[in-house]
Amino acid sequence: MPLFAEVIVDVPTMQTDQPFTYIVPDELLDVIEVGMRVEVPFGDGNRHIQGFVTALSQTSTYEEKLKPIIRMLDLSPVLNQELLALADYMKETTYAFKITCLQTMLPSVMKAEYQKKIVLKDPSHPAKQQYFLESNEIDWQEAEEMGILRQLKKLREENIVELRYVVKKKNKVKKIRYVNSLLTPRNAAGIYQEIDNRAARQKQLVELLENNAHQPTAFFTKQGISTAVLKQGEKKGWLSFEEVEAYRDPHQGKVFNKTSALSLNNEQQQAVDKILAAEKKAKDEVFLLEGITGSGKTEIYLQSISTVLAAGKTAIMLVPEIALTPQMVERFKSRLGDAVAVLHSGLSQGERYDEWRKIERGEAQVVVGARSAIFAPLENIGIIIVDEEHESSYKQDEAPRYHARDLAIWRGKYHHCPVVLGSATPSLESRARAQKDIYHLLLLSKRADPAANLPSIEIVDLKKEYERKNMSNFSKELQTKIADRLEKKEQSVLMLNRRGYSSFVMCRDCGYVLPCPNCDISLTLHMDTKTMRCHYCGHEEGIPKHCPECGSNKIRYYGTGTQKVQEELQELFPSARILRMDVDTTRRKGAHERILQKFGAQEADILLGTQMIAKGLDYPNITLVGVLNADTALNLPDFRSNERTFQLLTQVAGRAGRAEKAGEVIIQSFNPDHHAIVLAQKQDYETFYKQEMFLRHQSGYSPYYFTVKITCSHQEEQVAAKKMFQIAQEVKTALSSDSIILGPTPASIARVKNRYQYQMIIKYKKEPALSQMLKKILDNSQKDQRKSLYVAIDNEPVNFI
DNA sequence: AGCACGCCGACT
DNA sequence: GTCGGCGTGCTC
Repeated sequence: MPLFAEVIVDVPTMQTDQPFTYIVPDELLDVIEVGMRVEVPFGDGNRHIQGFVTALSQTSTYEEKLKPIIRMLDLSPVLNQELLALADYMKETTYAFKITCLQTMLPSVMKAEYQKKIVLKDPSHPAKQQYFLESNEIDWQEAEEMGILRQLKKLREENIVELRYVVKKKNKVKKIRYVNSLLTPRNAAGIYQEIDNRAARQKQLVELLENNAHQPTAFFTKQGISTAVLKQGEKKGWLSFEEVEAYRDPHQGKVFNKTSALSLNNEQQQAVDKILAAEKKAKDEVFLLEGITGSGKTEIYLQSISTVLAAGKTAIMLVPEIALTPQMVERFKSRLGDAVAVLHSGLSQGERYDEWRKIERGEAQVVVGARSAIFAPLENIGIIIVDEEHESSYKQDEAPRYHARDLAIWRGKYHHCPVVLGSATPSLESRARAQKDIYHLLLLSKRADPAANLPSIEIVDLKKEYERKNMSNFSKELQTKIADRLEKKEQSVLMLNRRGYSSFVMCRDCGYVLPCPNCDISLTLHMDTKTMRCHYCGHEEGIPKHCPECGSNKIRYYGTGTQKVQEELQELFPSARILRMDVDTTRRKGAHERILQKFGAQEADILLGTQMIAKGLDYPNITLVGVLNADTALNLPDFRSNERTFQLLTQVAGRAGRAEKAGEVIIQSFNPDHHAIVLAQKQDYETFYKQEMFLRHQSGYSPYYFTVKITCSHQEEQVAAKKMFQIAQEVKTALSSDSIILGPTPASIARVKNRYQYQMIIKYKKEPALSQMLKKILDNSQKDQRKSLYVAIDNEPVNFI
């Protein structure tokens, strides 16, 4: 009986975004499984591509056209039924191609690479001498470089050569050779006698084999036994070789001191009890754990996970990428031991694949990682935690535009397990759901360490500072406090808020600002590489010495970079030891870790950095936190500006006074009366929530309205705009009167990578037909892709700018 | 995506 | 006449 396989092919286009049916060849009949990757022929010629088997069936509607699968690319499924179903959900909610969803769930090394080759059909043909030499095939790229493509194309028309496409597998498993001893103490003695007296190494080998049953070959070579001697041993039947998979463990050799659970206060205990009660009853409840900084959320996570593990289940813990610090990893590894696998962007592709394999084989029960860790192939999940749930990095800003928090809730439902969303400053969306009892609210109002007090926070009005002719980045108050900390040998953390801010080069005579030639944005100065760089397309050029516009040499660096601030700070406090942490100083692998370690070891007095210092810093000697510019982000044209500012300030203020020493925070701002700043000063999330909700209600934004962003882009502004208006027209007529359309407008950066961007936003409360309509819009834009006119849909965008 | 097919204008 | 440009349709 023939068997058919439904395959999603690796061709990310609208037309091919559907399963294709293939015949399962006889040799694969009893081994092929749903969720495996396969190599299949597709289209004319010898084109082979990768695909995912999504279903197997005994019947097919049109047998005459079917081709067989060429080979399996996996020995066991790489995606289980749950993850395949999750891919369906992702496709529905993000409007991405199915193949893109599937590939996103796996480590990048499992994505196929294709090799194009030219093969000589008849080796006796004179073309062999001319182009092929030894072998009967050459790489397409090689042929291109040699400039013989034209000739080969002719030969192809004469049917002398053909094209072949092959799928390259990248997911190589790293293996280590082991030596297994086949000797028993009894026969070892006999063998020892038989060895030729001249063969000292062989005698040594037998001795070693007696006491070492299973060792890597390196163990023997280190002691002077060459691989030749080992081969002899194998021949004589003393030992056998074994290839064992080696994980590239980035934490290898590190010793984690086992720690035990801390005692919980009342609030913490209640939270743990409620979460575990849901787990025990296998209820897919979502908890919003709202706790001020330092209230011990992590301890709640750890204890909940421990209990879940003890019950034989597994756990996922998501953290924002920047919070995935070595300190955080250490805390989890030292408590939960080898059960923890860590997935973060610092891993190489190979390391990431190894961690994934470890999880897949059931060798890790806890997965800690950033956004994509939500796809961890765990079975029997007992709890999913999303820490800092308000962080916008949980939303992927390229296709598939998924939000890890939504997928966490989906997986929680699937496994009938609790999902915990934790934050000191929850997103308004989540907090509003807790208000409506969709989520269960758990409040932590006290710091976990009873000796620690909330820091006192002071706002400094920079306008007044300017009136006093203090044009520096440091107000008098802040300067005094820093001096005081230096005196007392305590540490200070200073944050320069870089959001909505950049350092650029401007001519002081004519005001000319160096623009990017490809994007409508000014170039940013990078002192580390001494270049001007575009953040959007990566364009790079030298720092100009003269203004290209007027020729003046008064073209200078403007804006405030951390480097400039560091210089100013050093001038103010010549003896202070300052560490700087920003994109420039943390570019290299492990740099982030080194800076924090230095600061933790009291090797510096002041840590100066960008937003990245706001998270995870937990040192007892920090008693002063200064925010140099609190409000640069407030002016951004994004309805979440207030929320982001409030979150950042609350977060960074929490870095001070984590232990018994009292902490102080200075916030410098031009808008000292803005509610985001005043309420951050009071550390009053609940009031901020209420006020901000009122504003959202007034202006008709999330969580009162759902939003969808549609973007059109093309090299010519006219084309992008025309298409956008055409779509807007179509949408307008179909929407109900309660829905609101913003735009179309040029995107705030109207041109990126030489492509003009137009966008529109749909705000709606109830629009059952919208999803269908959006799919139709995408469908209709199929032919536009040919003209490289792209239409993109972002469901619930997190960035409006 | 990558290929074939077909239509049209610009050339040996 | 035919070579090669691009718009269109199709891939199990």
